[in-house]
Amino acid sequence: MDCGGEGTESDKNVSLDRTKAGGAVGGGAAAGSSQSAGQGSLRVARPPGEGRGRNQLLPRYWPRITDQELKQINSGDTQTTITPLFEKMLSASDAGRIGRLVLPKACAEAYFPPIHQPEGLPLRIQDVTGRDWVFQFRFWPNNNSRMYVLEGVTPCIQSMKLHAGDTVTFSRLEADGKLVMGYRKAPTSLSSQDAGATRVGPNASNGLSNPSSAVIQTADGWASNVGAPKSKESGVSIGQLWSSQMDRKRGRPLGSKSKRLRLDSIDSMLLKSNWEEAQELLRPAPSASSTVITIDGHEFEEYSEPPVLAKRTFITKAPSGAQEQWAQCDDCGTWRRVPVDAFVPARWSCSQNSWDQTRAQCSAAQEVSSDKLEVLLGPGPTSEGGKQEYAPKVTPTSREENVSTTSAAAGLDTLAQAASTSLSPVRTTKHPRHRPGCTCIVCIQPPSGKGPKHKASCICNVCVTVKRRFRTLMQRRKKRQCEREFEAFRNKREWQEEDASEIADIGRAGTVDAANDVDDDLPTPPVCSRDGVSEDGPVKGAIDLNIQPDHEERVSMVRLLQDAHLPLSAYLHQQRLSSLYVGDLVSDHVSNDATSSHEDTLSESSSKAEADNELEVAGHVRHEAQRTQTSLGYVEQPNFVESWDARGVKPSEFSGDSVHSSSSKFEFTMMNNVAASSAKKHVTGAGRGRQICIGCGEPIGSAAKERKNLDAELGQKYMFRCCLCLNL
DNA sequence: ATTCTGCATGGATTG
DNA sequence: AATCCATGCAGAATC
Repeated sequence: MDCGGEGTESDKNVSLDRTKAGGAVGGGAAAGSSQSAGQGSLRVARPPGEGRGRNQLLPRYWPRITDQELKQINSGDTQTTITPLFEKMLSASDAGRIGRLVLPKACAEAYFPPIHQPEGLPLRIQDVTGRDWVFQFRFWPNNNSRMYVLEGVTPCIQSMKLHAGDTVTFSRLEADGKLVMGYRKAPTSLSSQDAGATRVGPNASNGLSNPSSAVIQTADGWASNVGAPKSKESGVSIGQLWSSQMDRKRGRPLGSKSKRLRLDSIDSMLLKSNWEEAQELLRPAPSASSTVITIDGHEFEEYSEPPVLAKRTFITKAPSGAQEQWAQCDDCGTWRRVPVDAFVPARWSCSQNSWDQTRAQCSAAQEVSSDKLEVLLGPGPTSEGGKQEYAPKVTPTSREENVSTTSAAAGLDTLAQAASTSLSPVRTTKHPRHRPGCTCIVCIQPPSGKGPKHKASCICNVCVTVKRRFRTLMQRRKKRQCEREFEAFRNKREWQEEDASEIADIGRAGTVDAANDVDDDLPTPPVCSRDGVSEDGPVKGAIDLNIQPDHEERVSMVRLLQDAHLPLSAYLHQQRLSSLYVGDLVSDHVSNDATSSHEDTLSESSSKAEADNELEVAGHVRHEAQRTQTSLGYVEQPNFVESWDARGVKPSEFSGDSVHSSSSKFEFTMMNNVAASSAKKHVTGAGRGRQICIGCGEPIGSAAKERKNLDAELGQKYMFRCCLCLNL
C-alpha cells in the first residue's frame, strides 16, 4: 500500500471512498481510516473531505494527520470533531525570517475565507498548545491568478521551532469552526536539508534520527512527533518505506525547486573547503593565451578562457637546485616526475606522460623508490593506499625552500610566512592569473587572519598597494555615479520637453489651461472625478489621458487629506461605518461601499494653495491611504475572524470583524492619475509607511519596534500600538 | 544598513 | 501550454 499522498491511483480511490465514508475525523471516528484508530495509529493521506474545490487539491497537500496529532490538537476533548484540512511542507522561504507562508492556492481557496482584495483579512489560528495566532491571510496578483500567503507567521514558526522541511498542518474544529495549526517535524537530517534531495536509507537509524521528534512512516502513512512514542508495528521495513517516500519526494519539496538547496553549517564549511581547494587547483586553460594588462602600475594576466582544474601535484627541489614536479597516475598510483611548469590535467595517467616516454606506461617502474619519494614529498602523498591520499607535510627545512603548488595549507602557510617575513616574492599558484613570481596585491599578502597586523600608518607594500587600489576604486565609483546622474538628468530633460510639447499641442486644441506650469520638476497629480475630467488638479478641465473608465473609484486627494485628520470614530460615522467600530460585522462589500460613499462626498472645491501643494498632498495621500487601510481594516483584534466554514458560509456571516479596505485601489487610482506609466511602481509601495496605533489612532514613531513587541505578544502583523497605548 | 513590502520571474508540475 | 509557487528583486520605510 502506498504510504504517501502521491500514491497510486487505486490508493487515491480508496482514500476517496473513505472520505465519503466520513469527512470529519477525531475522537476515534477516523474519517477514511479503516486502520486502527487507537493511539499511535496512523492516518492515511487522503483528500480533504470538504471545502470548495477539494477535488482540485493536489495529493501532496492532503493531510496525513495521526490520531495522536488530532488528540493533541483537540487537547483531549473527545467531544470535538476535528477535520484535517491540508498540510504543507515548509520551504526555505516559508521558514525564513520574512514571515510569509505561501499557501497552496487550492487549499487557501477551499478552506480559508474568500478574499477579494489583496490585503485579505486577519485570520486567527490556534496552535497545538492552544495559543492563538493571528495571521494576515492575503494574496498577491500573479499572472492573472493569485498567490495566497499567510503573513506574520515567523513568531509562530519560531515558537514551534520549525524549519524548512518540517510540515505544518491545518485542521478545523467542527464545534466552533476554529482553525488549528499543527506541525510535524521532519527527521533531523531533513530539517536543514532538502527532503527531496536527501535520502535517508534503511540503515539510517530506520530513518529516525530523533525518535522523539521524528516522523515515522509505516505502511499506513506517517506518524508525527506529537508527544508519545510511535507505533512500530508495521510489517514493512520503515527504512524501506522511508526510502520509498523519499524517492517520490525527490525533486519535490522542499518545494519543487530541487536546484535550490539549503545548506547547513557543515555543508557550508565543506563547500567552502572544497572551493578553496579547488581554487588551488585552478590553472589557465592550456590553450588559452594570456594578455597582460597594467593597472596602477601592476601587470595582470588576462585569459580569454575560463580556468581548468589541474591535478594535485607536488614540487620538490632537486639536489642540483632545480625544481621538479611530481604527479601521481590515477590508474596505478605511481609517481612520475614531470616538468615543473607542465600542466597536469585533473585526470591523468602514465600514458599521458608525454614528457618522459620511458615512463609512459603503468608498467614502467617508478623513478625513485617510495621511501625516497616520501622523504621528498613528505609521508602524506605516498602513504599507504597511495592514490589520492594527500596530506603533505612539508618538513621545517623544506618549508622555506619548497612551495607546494597544491597543498592549500602548506602553500598558504608558506605564502603567509613569506609575506610576513618580507622574503622575496615567492612562487604561487594562488590564482590562475598569477604565476610564480607574481607580485600583485593578491599574491604578496598573506591569507586572511595570517601575517602581521598593519596599522593605519603602515607603509608596507601591501598597505600602500591596498590604499592605492582603494583610491582608484573610489575614483571609478564616483565617475560611474556622475555618469548615471548625468544620464538621469538628460532623460528627465527629454521627458519634460516631451511633456511640454504634448501639453502645448493639447492647449492649442483648446482643452488645456495654458497656464499650466510645465516646468515643474515633477508632474503634479491631477485629481479626477468619475468621468475622467480633472476637477481639482492644476490642469482644470483637461482630459485625463490616464483615466480608466472601468475603474470604480475616483477619490479626491484633498478629501482624503481632510479625512486623515478625522478621528477614527468620526470617519467611520461619516462613511456610514459606525457600526464597524463597535464590533458589528463589516466585510469586503462594506469597504467598497465606503469607497463609494467616499466618492460621493468628493469635494467640489479646491483652493489654489492646495493645488500648489499637490506634491505634498500626494505624499500625504499615500500616508492617508494607509491610515484608511488601518482604520478600516484592522480595528479590533479581539473580533477577528475565528475561522472559515468551508461549507460555503460567506465572510459576512462570521461572528467577528473581518474588515479590510481597498486602500491599494485608492492608491492605484491616485497614482494612476499621476502617471499611468509609473503607477505600477508606485503601487508597489502600497501598504507601507508610518503605521497607525490601533489604540489611539495616532501615527507611530517607531513602528517596527512596537510592531515587534506586538508580534511577540500576539504573533501577527498589521497591528500596531504606540508606546502610550502599550504603557511603555 | 536593515527590514518590510509587493510584486515578478522562472523552474517544476499538471492537464 | 497552462498553472503553480519558491524565491529574487527593487523600492520604500525604518533603525
